[in-house]
Amino acid sequence: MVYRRTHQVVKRLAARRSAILAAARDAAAEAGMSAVQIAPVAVRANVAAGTVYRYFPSKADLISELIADVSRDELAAIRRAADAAPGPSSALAAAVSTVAIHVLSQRKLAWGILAEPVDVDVAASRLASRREIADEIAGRIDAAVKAGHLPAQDTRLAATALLGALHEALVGPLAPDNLDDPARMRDAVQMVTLLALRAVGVMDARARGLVVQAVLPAKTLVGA
Amino acid sequence: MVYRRTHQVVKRLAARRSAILAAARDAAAEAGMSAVQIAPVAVRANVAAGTVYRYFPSKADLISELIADVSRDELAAIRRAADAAPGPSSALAAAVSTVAIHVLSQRKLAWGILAEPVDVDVAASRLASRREIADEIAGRIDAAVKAGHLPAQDTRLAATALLGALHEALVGPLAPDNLDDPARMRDAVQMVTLLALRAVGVMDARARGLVVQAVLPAKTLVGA
DNA sequence: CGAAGAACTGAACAACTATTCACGGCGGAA
DNA sequence: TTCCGCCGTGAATAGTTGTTCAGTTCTTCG
Repeated sequence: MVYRRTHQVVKRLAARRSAILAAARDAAAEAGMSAVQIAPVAVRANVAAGTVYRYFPSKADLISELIADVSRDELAAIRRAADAAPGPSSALAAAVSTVAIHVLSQRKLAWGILAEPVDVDVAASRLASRREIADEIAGRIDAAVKAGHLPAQDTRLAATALLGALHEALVGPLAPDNLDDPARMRDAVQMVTLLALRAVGVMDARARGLVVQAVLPAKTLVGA
Repeated sequence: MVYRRTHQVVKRLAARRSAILAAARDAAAEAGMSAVQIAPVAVRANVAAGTVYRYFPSKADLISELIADVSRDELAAIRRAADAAPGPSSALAAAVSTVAIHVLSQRKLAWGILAEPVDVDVAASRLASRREIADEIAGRIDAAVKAGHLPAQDTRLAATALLGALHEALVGPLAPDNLDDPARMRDAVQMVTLLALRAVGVMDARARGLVVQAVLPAKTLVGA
């Protein structure tokens, strides 16, 4: 054989793949998932439409990978924030407000990843990512219950409900529209976190303390 | 002029219009909003595709009207349930569990109306309907706050969050999958309602009483 | 430098659906 | 009964996008 993949070529291929994914992510962040179309993404990535198919078997695969990527980042941030907390209740508070903050800093993207209509083929990927995050939250609720801070409950259901509340209140179509202002954003995060903590049974006085504790350190994650 | 719309004709036209809307509703209830396509809906309604356009200027208009219809029914049910309650807190509980029950009895339809991807042109209609329901819930929260049963809070945000929690926990992709069983369904409604009431600050002991009170009468609304 | 093969291109293709419209037929008035 | 015009039809049209592929360019190595 007269041709062999040189290290340099491998690197270029990987870079191109990343560029395509990044282009897809940018498109989604700017105009939602429906803007992630092969031709526009290809243009953004400085590539021909056909080239996209050398890296991803289909559009569904591209989007699935995009969702998985974003969710992986999200999950990592949640874990980092929660693990840094002093106890199970603050860990839960930290997890919740981390989600709130992330979702608010990238509203369009979050909407696309979470809720925007997509092809049936990506539903599975989206579902899996979502379940991972829900399970993480459920685990944190569970820990708080076991520690005696919360009443016994169906933690999976509770976690799902919490995420639904966060998403709807912060990025759904009914969300207030001036959440780009940092002050309002902080208020919204606090209110929603408080709501979420109360929902699972955190007592009010304790909740206030937890919310403040959780939001401040989590803020540093915005840029992550 | 040699032609004039007789009363009989007017009635037939109205019936046909309803038939088309009903066909659309059935399609949505069976297979989601994406199944609401002109040709299949026309077949269901025993009408030709072109005829649909004699009654609705475009598919977006058809879907908008469908959403408005369903939401109107929903809003009426919520009001009925809440107005029948003895006080503001039970009214809120009744409203919340009514939404939960309705949504559960027509999961596919609810998903389509609430969250499934739709054309941009219907987003406005969906948003308006949704806002009406959110405002109704917000009003009920407000009443409970004014009565001193709940702490002061941003009621719009709280209402939005509550609806998000309900929807996600009951009809979203992460919802448990055996909610067709009446017993499990009742359990789910109770748990979600409890979660929602706690979120806005109802104290636990009182919440349990409210939940039981609210769910029982609301059940009779399922068939409405 | 030249051959071999991989990567890339972008125009053409295909599938899906909303929408149109020329025509057939029915309903109402005289 | 007869004529006019609205109602209904459904095949054809049109727009949108994912996907393919024959041809071109680039990379590697003898």
